[in-house]
Amino acid sequence: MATPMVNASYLVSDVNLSAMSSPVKRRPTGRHHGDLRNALLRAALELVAERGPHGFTLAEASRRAGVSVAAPYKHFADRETLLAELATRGYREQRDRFAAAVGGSEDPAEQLASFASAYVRFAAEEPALFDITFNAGLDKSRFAELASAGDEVAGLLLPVARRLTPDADDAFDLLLRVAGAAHGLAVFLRQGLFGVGSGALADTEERAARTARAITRQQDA
Amino acid sequence: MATPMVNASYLVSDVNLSAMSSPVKRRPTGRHHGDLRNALLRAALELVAERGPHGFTLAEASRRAGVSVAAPYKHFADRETLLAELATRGYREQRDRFAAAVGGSEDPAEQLASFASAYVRFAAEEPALFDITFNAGLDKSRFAELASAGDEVAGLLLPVARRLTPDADDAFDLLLRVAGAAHGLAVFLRQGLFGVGSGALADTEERAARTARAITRQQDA
DNA sequence: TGTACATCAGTGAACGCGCGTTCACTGATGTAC
DNA sequence: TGTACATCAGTGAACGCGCGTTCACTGATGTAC
Repeated sequence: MATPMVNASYLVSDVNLSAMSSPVKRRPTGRHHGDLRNALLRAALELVAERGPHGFTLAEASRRAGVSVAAPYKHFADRETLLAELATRGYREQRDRFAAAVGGSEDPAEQLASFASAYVRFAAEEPALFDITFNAGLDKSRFAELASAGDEVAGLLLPVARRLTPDADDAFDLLLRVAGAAHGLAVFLRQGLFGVGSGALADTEERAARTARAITRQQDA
Repeated sequence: MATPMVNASYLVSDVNLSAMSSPVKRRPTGRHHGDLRNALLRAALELVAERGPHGFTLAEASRRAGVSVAAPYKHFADRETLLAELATRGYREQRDRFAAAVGGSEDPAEQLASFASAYVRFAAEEPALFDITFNAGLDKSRFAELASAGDEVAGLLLPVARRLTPDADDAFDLLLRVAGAAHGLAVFLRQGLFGVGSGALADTEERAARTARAITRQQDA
């Protein structure tokens, strides 16, 4: 099995997250390691990609980052907190991708089709973030930032659905049906049921978009 | 969270599985426990329902069955073998449910809609079996019976899809799109996104059936 | 019916393992003077 | 520029825990005679 590439722009800079704690001047580079915090996040992402959220351990992430098992506790309160930070970044990545997808059209039906396609692409290109946001079982009441990052994704998409169905409940239902269909197709793609490689990804994006159109068309009728 | 009921007809009798090893007369009841084998399977199912497939441990299942941690090894080669047996039963339960669903109509489009509905119902009523068949990550090459039980499910549904699209690849693709949509809706339902209770289940069954119809209708066009 | 024996389901203790987390520590670095 | 000091990121050892699995064992039961 090929290890997914982790280019991960959301790991290069964490300006948004640390803006409050270091107001103006950049933190000096760490004493020994340089950037252990991000190295741990990267290692965690790798681990989740290989073994799923439950297969992630602080011990193994520390090993991969080349530090002792106690080192992560200088940067994260505990194991869950590190996972929650990745999940938050996952939702933000979704928000950015879905915003771009929705921005490509004026027609709300096509916007939802693009969203469905982007959903599949996100799951395929960032399997670890996908798994963390959906299967990590994090307690959102413990991580306020995580909860609000998730809400932002819904907040971005609901207005699109409401242009097709003004009633808020109906719009939410429509959105969930489109997202649900995309979700299932994404999971099946990742299990290899649609084949492997970039052709399979493109085909499944198209499947998701077509299904989204079929759902919205049915909504009109 | 309410613990799902485990009425579990597939646990009451394992005639099919043990038919070969005990040809005619019933095995005498076990020495100490009576029916530890099934008690362990039931406890495992409970555990998976509460914690997911990765949260299942032989030690905890033993505790719940009231025996020592070594006892399960008289009935199962190892932890994975017990899980694989549950997964096999999960596929057989799916086969039975989907066969019944498909049997209710002559129209292939309606058969697929009924299948989609039954898929959602299965996920809601047997969450543990659903999780084991999809998320346990069992090695099918190690468990031949598991692999063939899974193949039986596909073998039941593919002919239905072929009545809509004779080409085998197209039919497989159509079936996966319907199943994928149902899968996503089922996952969302279980996460509580469609609300809770039997009303939410009935509504989501209807969502899945409608989406299936929308997909097959699009296929015709 | 009675007895000796074979069977084997379940026991209890033990093993090695990897985990999350804590703790006193150390030593490289930034800074105040 | 030089020096003394405070900071704090990372160390290494240790803890208690629960796990999967193994092992010699025991004692209730079924069966052969």
